Amino acid sequence: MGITKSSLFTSEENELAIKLKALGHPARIAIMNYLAKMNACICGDLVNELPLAQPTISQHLKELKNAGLIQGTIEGTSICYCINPDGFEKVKAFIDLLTISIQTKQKSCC
Amino acid sequence: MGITKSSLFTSEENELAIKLKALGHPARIAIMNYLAKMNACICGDLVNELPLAQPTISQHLKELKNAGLIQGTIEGTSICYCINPDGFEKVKAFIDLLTISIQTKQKSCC
DNA sequence: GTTATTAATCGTAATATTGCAATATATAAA
DNA sequence: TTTATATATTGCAATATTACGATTAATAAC
Repeated sequence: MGITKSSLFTSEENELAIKLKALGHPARIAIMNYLAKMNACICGDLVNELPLAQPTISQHLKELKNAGLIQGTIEGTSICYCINPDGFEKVKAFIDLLTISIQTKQKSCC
Repeated sequence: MGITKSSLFTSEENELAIKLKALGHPARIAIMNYLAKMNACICGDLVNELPLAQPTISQHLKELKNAGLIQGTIEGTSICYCINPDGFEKVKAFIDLLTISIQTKQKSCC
């Protein structure tokens, strides 16, 4: 199909999946890294930084925004984007949970 | 297209994207959570646990394994799966980098 | 108003993903 | 060797994603 049966999973699992899926593309990883480094940027900065066309980058920004991972504020004709700390919490919590689970084991089980 | 221009990004970004993309599906999040809780499991356990058919779960396990996030060991007729700590490190490092970047800012910039 | 500038949206082609029935494979038990 | 058990693979239909040219929208500068 190509359709994910969201209805069969918890909203917790679905929301987390949307965020992790949003992070699951090299361009969007590059955007997040750039934002982490520069603190904030506008779409045009990323057009200069990444080897993708402006509509493509705008689309990637939209996906990160929909996932709640970044936020944008209008500043004149441009829009200032930065990481949204709140949207990031659950991703961190999930990764930390898995990390703790790994650490509390003597060694890899199988 | 639907084709990600992997060649335009660093191998670091591409590898990380594969891992995060693998985590970006509710069924695979459920699998990882189950593995974190139970330490290890076989495909049949997940077939009982999740509302998906056996071939579908087998496919999700394959994707997690290809991403290096889990490993499987043959045990008789079944295969014992568990989280692969090594494959997890770079994901954690990326999330930690973003977290640190968030924390070192007074507040959200825009 | 006209003209730049910046970013979003639309439309579309190429490709990827998801899910499952059917089947294959591989080991264990009888 | 036959049968049962467990998982992987194949094939395919439905849907989603990616990328970009063309266009639109919205503000700023003149």
